[in-house]
Amino acid sequence: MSAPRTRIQRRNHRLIMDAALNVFSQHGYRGSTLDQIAAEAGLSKPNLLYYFDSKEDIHRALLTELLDTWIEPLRRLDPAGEPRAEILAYVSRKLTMSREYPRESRLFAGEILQGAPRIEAFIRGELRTLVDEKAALIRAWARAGRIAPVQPYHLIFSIWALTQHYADFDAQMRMILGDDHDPMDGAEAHLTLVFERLLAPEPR
Amino acid sequence: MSAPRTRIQRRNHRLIMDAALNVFSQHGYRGSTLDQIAAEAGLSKPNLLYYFDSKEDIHRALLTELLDTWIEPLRRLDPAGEPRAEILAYVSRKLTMSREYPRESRLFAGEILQGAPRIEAFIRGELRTLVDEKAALIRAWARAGRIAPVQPYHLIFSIWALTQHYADFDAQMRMILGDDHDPMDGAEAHLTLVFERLLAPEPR
DNA sequence: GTCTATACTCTGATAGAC
DNA sequence: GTCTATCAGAGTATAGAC
Repeated sequence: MSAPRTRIQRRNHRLIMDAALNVFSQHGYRGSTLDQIAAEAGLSKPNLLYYFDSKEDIHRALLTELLDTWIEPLRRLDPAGEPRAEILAYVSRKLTMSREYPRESRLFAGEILQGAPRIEAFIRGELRTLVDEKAALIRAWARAGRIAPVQPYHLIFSIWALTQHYADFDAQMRMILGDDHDPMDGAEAHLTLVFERLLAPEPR
Repeated sequence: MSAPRTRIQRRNHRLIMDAALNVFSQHGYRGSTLDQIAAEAGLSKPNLLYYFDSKEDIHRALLTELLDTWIEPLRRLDPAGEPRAEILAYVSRKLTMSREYPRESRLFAGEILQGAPRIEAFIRGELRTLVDEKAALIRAWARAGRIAPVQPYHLIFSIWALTQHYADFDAQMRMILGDDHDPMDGAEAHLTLVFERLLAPEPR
């Protein structure tokens, strides 16, 4: 389906995308059903298929929208900035994404868990190119002594792991911390400490 | 089904569990089919259901086996040991689990992504009790000045995030690093650095 | 644009022969 | 213990009325 025109079409298109994000992010592609999505969207199943050609079409639309924004935080890592502040700002942006787009994070995580069959081209292409570029930048910063010597790829993976964990494993953290604690409380302070200490250039 | 007796029964039981681990860890509970598991095990679908009562029964057996061993590394964190060495050894054990049991890690991750409906009792019970106990230990170590002041729960979550990432996001890391690099190379050195610097008690 | 009805396929599970 | 055959229900998708 091409871009929706009328107000109703735009509204229903959004309703479906939002419902599909809820369902797909929780149950994965194969574990999700059109019935669930239709119920969640408050539409009939055939009506879903009026707006999208197929179940796969909905999923593809969701992923496409997601990937566009997913790598933006890393893209903004600025070679001209102060190294430690730049990396800490990147950590902060990623953590914000986990806080504001947890469903998207889980959708992405689910895809990777399955071996990333539907986003392999994106990862091997756009994402890999960007990571290579930023890893080189981090390596240059380390060589110049502006941050502590660190393995650039592992540093980037660590930032992903630590920030996305707050979205992807939210359920576990809530069950452990109890209902009156939000896992996000103190997360930024903690991660800032981790990376400040890791990257401080002077030897201890 | 109770414990298998004959050699063939034990062998087939194992074949099914192993095949089911492959399939469930990749596609989640609802996304997996008995046909896939049967094909993977080299058995017929009815034969699967001779050994297990149902699809859910297979999945439950898998999870039960998994959870027993999943928290063992944390359990071994020793109050009598040297704090930093103890925590680094825990990180190392968790990383070893990611290396040797990546499918189990992904099965667990998938369950949490789905909101942990089938392991909620385990998390709220056994796991939470253990984490509370070890968090108190870490807090005591920090208060005594034997490690740097750190938020105990966030520290534990960070260890989980960083180590499990090497199993759960393996597909992504491989695609980024290319076929001739193993994501695990340098992982232990990197994580050791991260936590040594984080926990070193003297101020920088 | 949206609905009801329905076609057709897949999936979990059972029956019964061997 | 293992197989073939098969059932009942769920799932994706389409046809066609309104």
